[in-house]
Parts: sequence; C-alpha cells; structure tokens
Amino acid sequence: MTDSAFFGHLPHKTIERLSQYRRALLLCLDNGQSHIFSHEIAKIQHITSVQVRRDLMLIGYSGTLRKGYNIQELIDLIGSIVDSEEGINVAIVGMGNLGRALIKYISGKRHKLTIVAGFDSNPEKAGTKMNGVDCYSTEKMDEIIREKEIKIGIITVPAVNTREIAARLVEAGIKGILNYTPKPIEVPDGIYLEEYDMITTLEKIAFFVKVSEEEKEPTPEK
Amino acid sequence: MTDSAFFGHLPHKTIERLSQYRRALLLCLDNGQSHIFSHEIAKIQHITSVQVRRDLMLIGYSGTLRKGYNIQELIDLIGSIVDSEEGINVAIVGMGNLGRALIKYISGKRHKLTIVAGFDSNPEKAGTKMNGVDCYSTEKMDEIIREKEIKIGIITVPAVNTREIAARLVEAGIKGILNYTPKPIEVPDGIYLEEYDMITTLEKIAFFVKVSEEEKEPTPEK
DNA sequence: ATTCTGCTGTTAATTAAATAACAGCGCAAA
DNA sequence: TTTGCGCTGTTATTTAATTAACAGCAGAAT
Repeated sequence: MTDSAFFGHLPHKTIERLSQYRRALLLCLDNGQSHIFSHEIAKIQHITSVQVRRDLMLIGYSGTLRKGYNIQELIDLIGSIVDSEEGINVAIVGMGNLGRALIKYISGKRHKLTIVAGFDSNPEKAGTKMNGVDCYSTEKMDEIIREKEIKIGIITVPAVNTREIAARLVEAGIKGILNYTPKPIEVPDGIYLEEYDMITTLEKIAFFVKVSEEEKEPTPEK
Repeated sequence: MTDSAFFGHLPHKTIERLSQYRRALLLCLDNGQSHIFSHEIAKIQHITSVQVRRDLMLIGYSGTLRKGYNIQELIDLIGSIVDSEEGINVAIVGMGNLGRALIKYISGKRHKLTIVAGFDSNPEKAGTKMNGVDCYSTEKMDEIIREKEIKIGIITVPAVNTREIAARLVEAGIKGILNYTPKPIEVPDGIYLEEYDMITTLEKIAFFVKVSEEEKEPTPEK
C-alpha cells in the first residue's frame, strides 16, 4: 500500500499537468498505442520533454529505455495519485448556460468525480434533470449537500449572489469551491478555493496581442 | 504620450492581476469610494498588500501617503496599459452553452473588447442573434474574420473539431486564441494561445481536497 | 515639539517553477 | 566487438514570482 499522502507535496503545476497527461494518454490508448515517449507527451502539451520526465520522476514512475512509458500503467498511477479512492461528489450552483455547459462537459468523463446535483434559484428548474443530473431549488442546497455528501461546489450564479452562495456552501460543509463568477470570495482555512474569471483571461490575451502588434511597428527612433 | 510598448515586459501574472484590480476598483467606484489602500485591494484578491504595491510600482503609479490610491486614476492607468486603444474584435466559435455563456458574460463589460461574431456549424443558428451578437455558419468564418478584422477567437466547439477550427482561425489571420476545449492545439509563432480546461481545474481541486482530508486522519504510526 | 502610527515605495531574500546539462544504458549498425 | 544513437532519470542552473525587510514620510496623539 502506497502512502498516498506523500504526494501531498507535489507542486501545484505538476498536479495540473498530471491531469492533462492522463487525458492525453487516454486518447492514445484509444488509438491502440501501448507505449509513449516523453517527447511525445511533451509535444501534445506544448512543453518540453524534460518537464514531462521531471514530473514523472516526482511521482516515482519509471519508463523503459528506448521504449518509453507504458500508457496503461501511467494512467493507473496518475489515477492513484490524483483521484480519491471513494470518489468525490460535486454540485453545480447556477443552472444557466455555464452550469449546463459544465454538466455536459464533465459528466461521465471521470468516474471518480460525479456531479450529483445542480441548484438554481428558478423554481421551475427544480425537479427537472439536466443531462442526467437532478436539479433542486437553491433553498434545498444545505440539505442536499449533507445528504449526498457533496464535497465540491462549482459556482456559476450571477455575480451579485456569489458571496451568499459561497457562504452557504461553506456552511453546509463543502471542502472545495470553484468560483466561475467575476466576484472574488473569501473562505475559511481548510477549504480549497479556486477562482477563474473569463474576462481576465481574455484581457490578458488582448494585451499580448496588442503588445506583439506594437512590437512589429517601426520603432519610433532610439 | 507614454511609450506603452514599454509595458510589454510586465510579468504575465502582473497583467492578470491588473485586470482583476480594475474590476475590483470599478465596483468600489460604484460604491462611491474615491481612494483605496493597497491592503484593501489585497484583501479582495486574496493576496498580500506587498504584491499589490509591487504591481503598481511596475506600472509606475504612485498613491498618496495615508490616503491610498486614487481609484479613478488607477482604473484609467490600467486601461491605458492593458486595453488596446482602437479596441479589439473577438469571435466565438461554437454557440453551445459555453459559447452563449461567454457572450452573456463578456458582452458590454469592456468597451475595448467586443464580441462581433459567433460561429456555429448548425445552419439553423446562422442569421440569428444571441444577446446582440450576430451568428454565422462556420463556413463563413474566414470571410467574416477578415471583414470584421477579428483578432481573437474563442473556441468552444466539441473537442473533435478543435484542431480544424484552430487551423482555420490561424489561416484567417487571427492573432490570439482562447481554447476552452480539452484538446490541446498547436499554433505558429506570433499567435498567442491560452488553453483552459475545466476538468483539469476540477481534478486539481479534488486532489487538494483529498490530500487535506488524508492529512487530518490519524497518521498511521511513525 | 516630539513621539507614534500606518501607509507607501523599493530593494533584498526566498521560494517555486522551468530549463539546461549530463551520466547511463541498451539496442542497432557496422 | 565497438561505435553511435536515442532515450531515460537526476542533478545543477537559471529564471520567474512571491515574500520579507526596511527607509521615509505625513498626519494624529501626547
């Protein structure tokens, strides 16, 4: 039995990449490939092969010289590190376009991550199913989260409600929050929070596009 | 006239934070606030006040001692750095839930970033409007992109089509791509690419939730 | 006055992440 | 054989990002 807690000190970026490697590897497996070289993985992820080998070193996996890494083994190992053995239940709060997109996108892709509930303040949506996920009124959030032992909440509600929803998720005992709202929230220690804002990303791209255009223009004298 | 190209060497993370600061500042302005301290901004963004002051130092902005930073001035300065003076046109490829969510979310929020077209392979969507944005058939992508001088493309199509769409965006002369598909793409030099995958983010959260739970359990002997 | 306090702006130190460098090995070619 | 080559695994170096440390100042408290 491996002491999986050992992996708690992996760099955050490595965790992200492991998840990405796995997805790429699953595709390769579907193509009938059985082994893969570090530089092949690297190519797919736009990184260097050193980075890949270094990450694999950190999780203690060894490939075969001149043959590369056994894809199935690597997938399993990554799973044993990033997945929770018993699986983790997830809820989405806000059944708007983004919430629905997430359900379609995530459901069924990872058998250790299950979206078990969607919440929406619109009472008409309560009682319906969206891509196999039961929807409930936001009022029942607390109850359902405890009942279904939901550990992670994804917030996709309008910005004005973000704070309130976050507070209620915390109150209900959630352990991780993914906030897709432009409104930053605060959570107590011990709750893992990740925030992602699409406008920030877009503005960043716009900035670098702008800069690269400016650099191309004839530099105005010394 | 400031030599805005100077700011081309700002750290990527600083650019992201500037965008976030601005959003927070706009809210403060709405609340009637006129000045703000570095530690107040920091609180909102869950970072330290040193980080904030350092970022502002990098863009050459000075606050007033014991009074903080002039919110309006700072918003304007950040705008002059991250925004493109003439504005930048954006297209969304894939009018599914995610594409629609993005339109609702972004449209009108930044007057220097305009979503001017949506594309979808479903011919029924062509000719319609979504939240004020014209939709076109994917076939017309090349034509419309040139015609409207679209610089940035956001890909929200099903994974299988990602590569083809990306290639066509590049071909049409796009300068920046935001890929929300789980399929990594490759682009030539000079095109700024940003990829974001929701499952990776969710798996990362799941990992840290798992790790923190394990750490809480009674450590199995020495 | 003068001491204290709380904030800014900047430099220095630390930490995290990515990259480079290279030793080792086993197949493949000659 | 032996030489070369291509790949792994690891350590060393570099670069990027964050955090710590502190000098300086202006107003408030005494």
